[in-house]
Amino acid sequence: MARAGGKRSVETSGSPGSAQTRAALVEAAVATLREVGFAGASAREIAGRAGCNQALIFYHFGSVAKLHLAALDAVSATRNVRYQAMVEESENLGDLVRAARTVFDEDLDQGHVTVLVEMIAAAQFTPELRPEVAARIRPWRTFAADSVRDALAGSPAARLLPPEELAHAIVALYLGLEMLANLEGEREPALALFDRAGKVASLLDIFKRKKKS
Amino acid sequence: MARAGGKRSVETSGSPGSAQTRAALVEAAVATLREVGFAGASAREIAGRAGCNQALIFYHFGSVAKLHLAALDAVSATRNVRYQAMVEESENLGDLVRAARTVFDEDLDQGHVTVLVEMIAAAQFTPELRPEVAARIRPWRTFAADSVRDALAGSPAARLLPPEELAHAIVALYLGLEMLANLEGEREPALALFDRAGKVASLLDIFKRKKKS
DNA sequence: GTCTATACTTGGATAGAC
DNA sequence: GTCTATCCAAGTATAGAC
Repeated sequence: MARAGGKRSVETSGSPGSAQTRAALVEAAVATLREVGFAGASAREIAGRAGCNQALIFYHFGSVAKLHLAALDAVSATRNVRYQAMVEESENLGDLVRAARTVFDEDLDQGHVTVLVEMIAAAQFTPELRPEVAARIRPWRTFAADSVRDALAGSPAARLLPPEELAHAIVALYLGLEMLANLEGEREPALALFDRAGKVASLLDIFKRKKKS
Repeated sequence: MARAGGKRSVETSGSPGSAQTRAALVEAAVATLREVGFAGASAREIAGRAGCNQALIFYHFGSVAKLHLAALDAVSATRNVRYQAMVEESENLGDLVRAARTVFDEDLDQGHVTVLVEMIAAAQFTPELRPEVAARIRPWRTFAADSVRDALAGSPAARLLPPEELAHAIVALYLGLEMLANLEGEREPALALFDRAGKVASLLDIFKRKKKS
């Protein structure tokens, strides 16, 4: 899958260890963004973690910024499968919120969202980064909207809160909660919020069930 | 007020143009953080905007980071009076949400929240900055909690959503909406959300009125 | 208090050997 | 494809003249 064309900036035909070092660099870039943030994710720092030379970043990706974007793609991909699974295994809104709590906890542990937040904050003032990052964040909004639409189908709440609007709020809230949790070093307020939302969601589920029967 | 002691790092007694340049530097730091972000807010860049020399930053503040914090203090102060006024002039929840929409719009125009977001994102990985920024963000949570408690007093919603928890969500949401709005260059989704919240708030106000009569 | 000059460090990026 | 060596730009911070 990573071999299918169109993404590589230099090589065209597959080469020996090329794919390996590319992968190592991307993984190292993710780890670096997560652990020392965007400001600390320099070419030298990333290459050091990848165990290879700094110059290779420019050979393989053309610039550090492009490697940063590749890192963003990588976490987006893994998050995507996780979120997708989360939605599929949830039967009602209450399930979904409880699953989301678990995923949020995981994301915090593994620093996935930190990478997003760092990239978004940095993209704000990096002209060539902004549209790229925006394009990589947008799918989350549509994904959230689809999930919400699905989970809210037949619920009275759907009229009060259109899925698209609610989805936007959810994505923003998720990012904001992550920022605050990392800043304060405590995630309890955020988790309590998920618990609270879970209770409200369960209430909505009951209304929905009553309506159906 | 800015003359009251304890804040200056070098001077102890007041000096000629000192206070002026200090103020100019703080204002320039705010503008720089707003316009080119944390990464671009270097000593040279800020000094250039303040129309004075780079070395003065170290003389007056000791380090660039401390000037950044002073900038954060400055926007916090102005935002505080604005938010306070907003809460005081609102009679019910619906009023409050509508006022918040206006303030959000202003904040976006003038980039106040951008400064917060940049500092929060940067503080994540700057050990000496993190506790300082955290201490400056915390008041917003308590302020929001107080306002929500006040506005929700006597409303049936207060039992479903405790003020402290709701306040945390509001602060996180505010930051997240700001990030997304700046990233995408469009604030409509966020404003639509405020409008939606306004309608729900008005409903709650009606319930509350009914209960009272 | 403010400026000039400068020491020191780090980072992006390229050239060229292997 | 990978490494060494290097250039150049930009940043923090300090010393010392005014």
